Amino acid sequence: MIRAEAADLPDDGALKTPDRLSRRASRLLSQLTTRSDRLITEGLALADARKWHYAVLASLQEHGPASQAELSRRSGIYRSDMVGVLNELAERDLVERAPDPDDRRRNIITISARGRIHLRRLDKVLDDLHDELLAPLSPAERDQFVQVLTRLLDHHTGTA
Amino acid sequence: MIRAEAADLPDDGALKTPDRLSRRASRLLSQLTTRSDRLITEGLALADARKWHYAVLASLQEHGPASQAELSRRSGIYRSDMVGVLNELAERDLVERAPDPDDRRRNIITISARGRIHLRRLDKVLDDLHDELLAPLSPAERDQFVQVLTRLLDHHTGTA
DNA sequence: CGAAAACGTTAGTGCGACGAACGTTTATCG
DNA sequence: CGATAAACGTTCGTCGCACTAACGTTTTCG
Repeated sequence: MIRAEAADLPDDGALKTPDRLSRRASRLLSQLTTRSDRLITEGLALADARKWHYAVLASLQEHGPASQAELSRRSGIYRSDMVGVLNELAERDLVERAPDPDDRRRNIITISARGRIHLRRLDKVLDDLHDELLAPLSPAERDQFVQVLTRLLDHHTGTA
Repeated sequence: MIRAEAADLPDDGALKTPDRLSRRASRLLSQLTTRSDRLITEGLALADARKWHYAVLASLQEHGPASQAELSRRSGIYRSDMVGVLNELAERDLVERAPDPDDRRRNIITISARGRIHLRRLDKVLDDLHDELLAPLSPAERDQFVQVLTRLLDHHTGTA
């Protein structure tokens, strides 16, 4: 698809962002993700939480207790970073970290009662934040958007 | 040894990732952007380029020569980072950096003939990379996806 | 004229994704 | 059985990116 590329004519106007640039999905993705991440991070900070906290707590509630390594696989957080996350969660008594009697290499991480409560709160916070994030989209469009993202992500995680 | 890295990453789809987690648009966005960024970065590296190179070159070609500060505004790159980008581009003779005689604070950045050629190459590379990035989507879906991203991004840049 | 602003530049911060390596414990296999 | 490999939790370090602060120079403006 060859378009006529007008070389260098000084158009006028205010802020000129190149069209080719602003149409690139990769660029749109990273720009939007930057905003999204900031939105989420700041929103969660008001609830004394980070994105990772939610990921771990949600995983624990949905699939039950697990070792750190398994949590790492479930949530996509590197196990080197999982240590710190669990420290923070344990400090707040949101999870319990106990050695596995059947396999003394592992710790068994369990969500606590407080953790469950906290998770519910985070879920609400995230609902609101996503409402803001996806504000311009209708409910149907939001679903579709999520589905497209999922398809794309699946495609790139399955393929090495 | 061989699977040393595979041990760190979720490598199959049979893993239990919490549903609530994988439905969050913010999470999908950041995960997908991570993959996308890596794809683009590695692809461009094969052409001895970085994302920012493309942004600057495209801006120069579309809107003509500009000062570093204006390039910064056009492309969203911070002017502190623009310095290094232009150094790299100038090293490769893709742009020319000359002091502005009318305003001795500024440099006037101009794309060179080699820069134009390089830009065409990068455009092709990026086309291919986006083909891979958006592989699961039909042409119509790709357009729609880009449009949705644009709407979302506009919403979050216009609103302070 | 003097203060404020814009410019290019250097240095540095914070964070997230990721890798290397170590000691410990468990699994595997000849 | 014993040796070797693997998995686990942990610590430390790297790299890239978004972003801020500050400084010297030049231009603009009240």
